[in-house]
Amino acid sequence: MTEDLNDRSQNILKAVILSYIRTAYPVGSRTLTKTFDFGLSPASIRNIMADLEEMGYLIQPHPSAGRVPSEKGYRFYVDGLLSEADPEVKNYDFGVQQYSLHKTDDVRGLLQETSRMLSLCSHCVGIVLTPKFTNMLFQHLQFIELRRHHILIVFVSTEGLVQTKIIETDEDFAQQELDRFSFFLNDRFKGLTLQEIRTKLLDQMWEDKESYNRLLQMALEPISESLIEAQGEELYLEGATNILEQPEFSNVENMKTLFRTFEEKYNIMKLLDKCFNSEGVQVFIGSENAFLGTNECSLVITNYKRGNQALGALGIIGPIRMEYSRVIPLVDYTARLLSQTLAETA
Amino acid sequence: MTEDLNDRSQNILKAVILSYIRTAYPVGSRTLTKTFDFGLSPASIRNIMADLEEMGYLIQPHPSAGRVPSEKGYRFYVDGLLSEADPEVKNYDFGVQQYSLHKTDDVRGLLQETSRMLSLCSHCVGIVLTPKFTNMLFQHLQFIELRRHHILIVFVSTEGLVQTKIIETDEDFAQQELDRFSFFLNDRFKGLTLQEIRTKLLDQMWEDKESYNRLLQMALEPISESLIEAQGEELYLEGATNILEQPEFSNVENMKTLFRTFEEKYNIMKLLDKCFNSEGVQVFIGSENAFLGTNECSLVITNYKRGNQALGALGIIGPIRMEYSRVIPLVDYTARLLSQTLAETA
DNA sequence: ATTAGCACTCTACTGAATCGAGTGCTAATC
DNA sequence: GATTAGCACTCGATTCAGTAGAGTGCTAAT
Repeated sequence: MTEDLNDRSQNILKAVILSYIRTAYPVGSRTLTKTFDFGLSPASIRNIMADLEEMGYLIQPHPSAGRVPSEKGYRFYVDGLLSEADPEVKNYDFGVQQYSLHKTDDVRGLLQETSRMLSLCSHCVGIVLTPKFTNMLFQHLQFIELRRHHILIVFVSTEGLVQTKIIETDEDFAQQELDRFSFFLNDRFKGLTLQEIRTKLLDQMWEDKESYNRLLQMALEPISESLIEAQGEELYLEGATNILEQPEFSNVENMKTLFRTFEEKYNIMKLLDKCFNSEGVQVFIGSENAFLGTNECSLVITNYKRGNQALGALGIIGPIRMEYSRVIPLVDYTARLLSQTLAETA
Repeated sequence: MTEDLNDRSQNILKAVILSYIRTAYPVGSRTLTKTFDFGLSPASIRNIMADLEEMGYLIQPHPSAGRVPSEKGYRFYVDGLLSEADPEVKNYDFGVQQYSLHKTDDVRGLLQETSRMLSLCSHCVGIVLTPKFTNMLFQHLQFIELRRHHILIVFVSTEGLVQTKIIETDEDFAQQELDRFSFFLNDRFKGLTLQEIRTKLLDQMWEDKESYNRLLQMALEPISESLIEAQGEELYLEGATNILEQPEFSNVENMKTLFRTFEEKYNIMKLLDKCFNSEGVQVFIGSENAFLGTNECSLVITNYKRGNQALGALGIIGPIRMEYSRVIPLVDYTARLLSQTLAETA
């Protein structure tokens, strides 16, 4: 950023990062000359590494140890990967072939399967967020009378995601009345987003003062609620134990805070929101994500879509020291695969 | 079992267990005389403890350490608690008052809340299994046509638990036809268990050869599936991180295997099945449950009911060294509370 | 039957010594 | 001027002996 690095420095920085990602041990000048061939002696490498440290790309855990990449260092490396992206990285065999996503009517199962696949291929934690309610297109809405004052509302999105909710009403409705109403809604609203439905319902309520008002009101309430509270959004998180294999979490205290984070899924969901308005894979390194930072974690996420409309998000959480060059294309690929599979299902 | 213990030995055994549960340190004869008053000297206690060890109730981790209860020791202690059960144990304030279960139409939310409550009150892992399909009474069954060849089946139990499933059919059905069929099913089957419904459906298929056969077939299939595969049963597991506070899991390796167990919920679900046919709270100590044994864990479980019919199971998983005297009544109380709350909801 | 006393055992902890990996600096070399 | 060889130095990790402390078992006295 501030200073530009010449090619040689860049190569050495990359080499340090690769070596550290592989071994998790601080990298010394001698080790570097052994595993890579720069045509330079350890002493020269030392000088360059000292420069890189001064510029903030590397860190020395203690005076007599090798060097470890700083977040700035990782950022430099990852930005390189993201911009060149496909050329050198595309051919990575990230093992996704062994697992595949099946067309299915069980969308939740599919999403869970996806997060499992992510976790298996990356050896990190796979996360998948269910489609945002605001962005789903509705295929079917149905009202079913269960018993006095209790009505079951069933929403089905075009993707085939089913959401149910029982609501309590002040008045009673005959099932016939509800059926007519269900029919009316499906007739008008098929293929709209919840947001659009809400607007239309409000319009309708002015137009049609009497007959349907109570029913419209009834439909409106849970819809508005969903829009505001993001109710019904779920996070599938698989492979949490994978991360225990990483040496940075042999420290029990680190592990505890991390697992607490996993248990509080809400924070992760908020974090995933960040990637709704941006294209492509996004990487958040260490403290770049406010609350995972303390946990020495990075986040690689992107969104999956219907056409151009982002539906939900997916990605992985792993140690900062993760194989970005493998994981980034994996996340990218998985998102495309899921988008495609969902389109088939619908 | 084999030898009977006199009162004095019993008291000392209990004292050792209580002390160990509190401190997690091996208990020595001197410590014992300090915290309890037996009117005996350390030397006498030593003799008795040596006897208890010989009988297998206590274990010495190494020759110069204090003693630790064996599984047999815990078993003796817990059996005592379970038989005397209410008298001495009933008044424990296990902190459940601070949390309460609310009548709600969101049954899954209620179950999750219950497991969270269990985990908070016990500082262990709270588990709740959704009602078994076989035992639920059905309140409503509805078939909704989503699109060609795709029908959404909605089941609602008397407890208000909603289950949906999309199935693919070979033929098309008019929604009207489906509605008539839904009505027919609700008329006949309200208040029956799935098992009963299945039998009735099979009967019906012989009686009424033509018109409904295809529809009956369609209804039968997912029901049979649910019965066989226990599909749709879910396990809510909360507070996994609580267990990390226990000193026995400062060993990283132990923790890993335990968390893997948690991630494989299926095994725990199978374990919970054990308590369906027995009354009251059941305690499985250490290796008594085949697969949690290696993890130094105990299981305290019971079932919740509708009337006399067991619906689902709940309980806690904790370290062998857990406060049984607090946890057993807690689990008992929570099960009653949940049963009651579910009855209100329905 | 109980207990005081004593010798003994074993773990956990402490501090010194050593090893090794790695650095920075300086002077020599290409 | 850039590169490198050589060297002194630093610091973490490991090892090892020594010590303190908790607890036991046994024996003899009460």
